[in-house]
Amino acid sequence: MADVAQAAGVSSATVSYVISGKRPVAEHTRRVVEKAIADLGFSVNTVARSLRTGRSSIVALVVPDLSNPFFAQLAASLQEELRVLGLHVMVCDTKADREEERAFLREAVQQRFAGVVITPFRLVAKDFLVLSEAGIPAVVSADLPFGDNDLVTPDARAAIRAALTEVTEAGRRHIAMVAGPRDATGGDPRLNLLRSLAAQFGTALPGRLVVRGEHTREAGAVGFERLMRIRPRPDAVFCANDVVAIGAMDKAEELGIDIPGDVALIGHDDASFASLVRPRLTTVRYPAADVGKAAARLLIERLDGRSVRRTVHVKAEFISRGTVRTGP
Amino acid sequence: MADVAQAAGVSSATVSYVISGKRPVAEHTRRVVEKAIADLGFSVNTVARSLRTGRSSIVALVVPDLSNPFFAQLAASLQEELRVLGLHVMVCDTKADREEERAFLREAVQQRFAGVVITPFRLVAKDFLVLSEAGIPAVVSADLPFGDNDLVTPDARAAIRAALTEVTEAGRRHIAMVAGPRDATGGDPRLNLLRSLAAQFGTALPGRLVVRGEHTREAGAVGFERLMRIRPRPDAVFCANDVVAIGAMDKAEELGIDIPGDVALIGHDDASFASLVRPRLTTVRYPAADVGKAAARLLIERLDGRSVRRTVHVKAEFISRGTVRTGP
DNA sequence: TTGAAAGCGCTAACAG
DNA sequence: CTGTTAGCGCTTTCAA
Repeated sequence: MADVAQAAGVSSATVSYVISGKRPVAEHTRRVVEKAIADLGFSVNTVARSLRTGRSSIVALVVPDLSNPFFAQLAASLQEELRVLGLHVMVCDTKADREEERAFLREAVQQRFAGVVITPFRLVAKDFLVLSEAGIPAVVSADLPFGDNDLVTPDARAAIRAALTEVTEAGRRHIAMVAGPRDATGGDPRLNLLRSLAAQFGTALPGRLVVRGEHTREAGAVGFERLMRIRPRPDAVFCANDVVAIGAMDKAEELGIDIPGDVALIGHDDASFASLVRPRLTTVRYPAADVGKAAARLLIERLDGRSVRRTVHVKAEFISRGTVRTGP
Repeated sequence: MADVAQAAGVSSATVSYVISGKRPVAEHTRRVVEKAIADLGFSVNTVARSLRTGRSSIVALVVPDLSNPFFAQLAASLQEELRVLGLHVMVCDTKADREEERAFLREAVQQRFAGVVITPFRLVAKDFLVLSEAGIPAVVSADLPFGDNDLVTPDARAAIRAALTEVTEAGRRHIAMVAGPRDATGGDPRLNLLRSLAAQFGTALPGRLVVRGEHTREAGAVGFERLMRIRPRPDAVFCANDVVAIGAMDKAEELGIDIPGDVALIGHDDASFASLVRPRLTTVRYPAADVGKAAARLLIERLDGRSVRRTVHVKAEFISRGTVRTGP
């Protein structure tokens, strides 16, 4: 920058101002400086800028599983939304490990990130203290509020109700669930929601019909198998997400169990492959792109100085395909 | 850091040295400093460190499509490999747009990134000048060498040969390809490789049997449809990657074309969903996790001072499933 | 409309 | 084994 200033015969302050536009610069001066910048191929050192301003232009996105297309799409969407403001996204895959989650939060403060967008998986509220102490805004994407952070959360009641309606109309009575791990953040709110809604349909969802595991294909297979040993055998299985549901389908095929003939299966998220498997997976769609957009908006507002907590609800939608009743 | 120094009654240099371990510190002093660090909840400001050392701890991973599970997995793998060295990965999705690709390279120099790992899609060699001028090491993941960068590249000859063998044995004679766009970096080397290998099988792959488009599901459908209008109709179709192959399968179903009965279909990469579709997609597997590992190794060596160009070949593997002949 | 200069927090000579 | 100190490249206040 000093080089540019010298070449243009101005002070480095002026160069800084033509770049940032934070103070008017005479037309002529500006042109001279811009020419010098081009001639020298100068580009600002953003780390010096960050040191000076105390804030970088990087936002961390912390997710439990980047190989889940839902999160990949969330990442793509968030990146696209923030890009126009000159903000960058650093994607952090924690593999659902609490220590990794905490490590990334620490990292965010060390790097003086502009903000973090996180889908907590095993974190607890006090793990967020490092962030708030450092004054780094966080927006949480989760089913339940989390500390006093901004929140993007699904509005899934209607969708789950629609799912239960279809399941019930298909004559299913023994509903079960392959839920997330017991120590997951919030204790798997999807289970609680399903349970309370099922009650309205006159169906209980007792603990013995809930099986728990990671959000992986393998865990889905294992969980489904355990469910299939219960008598009377469940005839409808809700899954924590689509990855888990795919695992359940693997196992059903292996066991010679017909879906949806013998057992109805309902996923969650509508990850890209949900419509690829056969039969196509009936699922509760939670639009990753919209979640990314909402998170970006919340974060930007926060960066602009808003100080009150906000929540954005993103509507989930029941997508009826072929795993509850024979369909498309 | 000055605070910690004061609290511990030492100089800030000493604090720096206990953190970095770059110079021995007396056992007692170290303990006192560590206590002060813990008490004050201090954590180093890595942006100041980066400014001072001239290099950040962030590596950019630039890919054309993060929603392609192949790249998502590459990202996860790279992140995992670099993490132990305290390096971080910033994922950049360019959506196959050259301007975006260039923008991210510029960004990498502004942010003084430690390095970049990139799968170029429309970039040309001279776009890399910004990086080399800034002295930022790049490792390229591509089918062909690219400038004088380190390279991770598939060794796919044997796999493609195996594919051609199976296709030929299945009695197919009219091979076609849905290739990438004409302006793609390297002009789609996968096409050239297939073409030269097909010749060894006595099969030509004339231009009229090659259709081009983006690496998307939609383009795969469109390309496949165009291919199906050619007479004599192709009876085996190779696709630029699995996403494209899925699009082809969509269209085949729509058109009532049986796969593999009427047309054999071969994908590329073995993205996670290749084994999910029915029939399961026969494909040329290119292991994303290994690519990530190789790229990490190359980058680390480069950071350690190696100055000669290196290439790592990652073996591709033919995975026979159900889209060439009836199979699993 | 522009310039001078302080200082962000750290690292790494250099000196003791 | 430890301390002093210059300076990385930028932004921004204060002064002109």
